[in-house]
Amino acid sequence: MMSMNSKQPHFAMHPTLPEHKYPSLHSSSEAIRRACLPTPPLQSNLFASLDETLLARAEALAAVDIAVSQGKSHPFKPDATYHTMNSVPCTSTSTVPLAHHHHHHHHHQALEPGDLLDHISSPSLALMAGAGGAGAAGGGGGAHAGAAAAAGQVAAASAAAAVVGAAGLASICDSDTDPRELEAFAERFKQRRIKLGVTQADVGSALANLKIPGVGSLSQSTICRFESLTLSHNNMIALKPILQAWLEEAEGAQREKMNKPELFNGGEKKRKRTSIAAPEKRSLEAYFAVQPRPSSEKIAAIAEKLDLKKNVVRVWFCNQRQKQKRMKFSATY
DNA sequence: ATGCATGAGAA
DNA sequence: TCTCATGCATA
Repeated sequence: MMSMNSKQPHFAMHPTLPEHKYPSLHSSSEAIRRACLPTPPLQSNLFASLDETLLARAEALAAVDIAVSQGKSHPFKPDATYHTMNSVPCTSTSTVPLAHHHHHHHHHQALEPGDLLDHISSPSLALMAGAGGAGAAGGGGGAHAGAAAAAGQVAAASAAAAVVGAAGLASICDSDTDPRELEAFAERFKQRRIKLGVTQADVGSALANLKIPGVGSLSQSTICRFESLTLSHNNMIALKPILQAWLEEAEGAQREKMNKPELFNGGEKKRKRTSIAAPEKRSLEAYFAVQPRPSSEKIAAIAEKLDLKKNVVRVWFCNQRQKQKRMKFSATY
C-alpha cells in the first residue's frame, strides 16, 4: 500500500508573491464558507478587554459546543484572499479543451509595485521529458526526483526574461484567473491524470522532468490540493500552466518511459506530527472565532490553558487563517 | 485527503 | 511576526 517515499530535504525557492491587501469584497460566499466550517461562528464582541474574560468565555462556549444565542452578531471578516496578478500579455493559447467563458468577476486586483512583473510569463516550454510511469494508485509513493527549486511563480525570472515567443503553451489571460476556469481545469486535470494511470505523487515528481526553469518537483499533497482546489487562488493560477504543460507532455509521450531511479536516502529524522486533541481543537476554534489573530501574549495564554506548546498554538492559528483563504468557497463566485 | 510544520520574504 | 507556498506524516 504505501511506499516509502523520501524526498530530499527541502529546497525550494519561494519567490513568494507580494502580499496584497484584499479589499473588501463579497460577503455572501464568505458566509457560505464560514457556514461550512466545522466551527460555527461565535458571537462575541471584540470590544471589552479581550483578556482572560474572552478567552474563558470562548472556551466555555466551545466546551458547551457553542450554542450561540447572545444578542450580538458580528459580520464576517472581510478577508478575501484574492487579488490577481495579471499584466503579462495574452497569447491566447488556451490549449485547454475546456469550456471557457468570459465574464467579469469583480476581482479586486490590488497590485502592488512588485506585482506588475511578478508573473508567470509563458515559459515557452518545448521539452520532452519522461512522464511518470508506474500506475499504482493511492497517495503513496513513487520515486522522487531531486530537482531543486519548486514552482512558486515561474514568474520572477521568466517575467523579465520575456522568453515568450516561440510556442506559447502557457499564457496568462484573464481567463486564467477565472475561478471557474481554474475549477474546470482542475477537474479535467484529475480526470486525464487518472486516465494516464499516474498518481498524484507521480505527477509531482514528474514535474521536475519537465525542464521548466524554476520548476522542480511538487509533492503529492500539492497535486492533491490543486485538484481539490484547496489552494489559494494565486497558487492555483501559478500552478495551472505547469500542470497543464505536464499533462500535455505526458499525453503526448504516453509510450515512453524515461524513468529515473532516484534512490538516495540517508534515512533519518522523521518529523513527528503533533496531534491536537479534539477538545483542545474545539477550544482553539472557539478562540479563533472571536479573535483569529491573537497577540503573542494571548497565544501564550491560550497555550497555557490548553496545555499546548505556544508554538503549536501559533502555528495552528496561522494554518487556520490560511485555510480560510483557500479557493474553495472563496468568494468571487 | 489533511493536519501540523518549515522557511522565505514582506511588514 | 505574519503570510504564503509547500511538504512530511498520518488518518
